[in-house]
Amino acid sequence: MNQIRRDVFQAISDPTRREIIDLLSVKTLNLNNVADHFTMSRPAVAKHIRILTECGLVTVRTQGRETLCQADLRGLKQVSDWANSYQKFWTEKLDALEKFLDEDMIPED
Amino acid sequence: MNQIRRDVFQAISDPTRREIIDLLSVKTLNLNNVADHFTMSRPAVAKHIRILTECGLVTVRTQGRETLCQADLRGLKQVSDWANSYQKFWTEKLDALEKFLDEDMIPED
DNA sequence: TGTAAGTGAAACCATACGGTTTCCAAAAAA
DNA sequence: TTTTTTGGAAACCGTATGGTTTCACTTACA
Repeated sequence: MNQIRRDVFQAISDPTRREIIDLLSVKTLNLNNVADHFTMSRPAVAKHIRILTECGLVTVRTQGRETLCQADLRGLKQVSDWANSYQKFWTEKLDALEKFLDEDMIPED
Repeated sequence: MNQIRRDVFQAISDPTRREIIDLLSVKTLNLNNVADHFTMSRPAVAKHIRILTECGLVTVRTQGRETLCQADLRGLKQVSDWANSYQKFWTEKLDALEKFLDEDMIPED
């Protein structure tokens, strides 16, 4: 599993990883805790978690013999911002108005 | 390029496809118009566009000898909604509370 | 009519991806 | 001390991915 492109968009493209994100968004878990939610092997889950850590969505810290996995989903803001920049495509009815107001309405956090 | 998983998340995971999305969000273009923006070959771009059409983000219609590619980014709402469901992770206000609650929820086993 | 433009499709390629099994090491519990 | 829990690491595998080149077919135009 050599990775070259390792960004948030690629990280969330896998459904298993999105599920892991969801699990960890609720509660910090160790590796086995996470793996228990899946039918796949523990090493497979470990690899997914590693990918998530490589783009910063998950942080890991060792506590005794356990590897605690904690979500840090601030990186998803990038995804939200990107998708929202095309919001006019699903906000119907306001199309013309949206276009007109677009310059002034971009929420610059 | 046989595709099995073909959903929006996977479609937007490739930077080239996000760039194509951006191009088409501004203006409908034919295949060569799109390919002119990239250094890769036209067939490569055509494959990316096909992936985008397979998840509904781009629609294609033939006009004479041209293949017009038009963005239909309503499917990105799914991405926006998903990312926004974790919005608390980058909303500063609740940060401290979140961390506090999380610390108490670490499984001890 | 001949030729250029625009594209689809096929064959091919290297490597990334998602998964497995196996083995080993350290920490905790018996 | 022995055994169990937890997980890292390596080797391996089939397939998906992202790209290429080549060829053929329409459509438009001179």
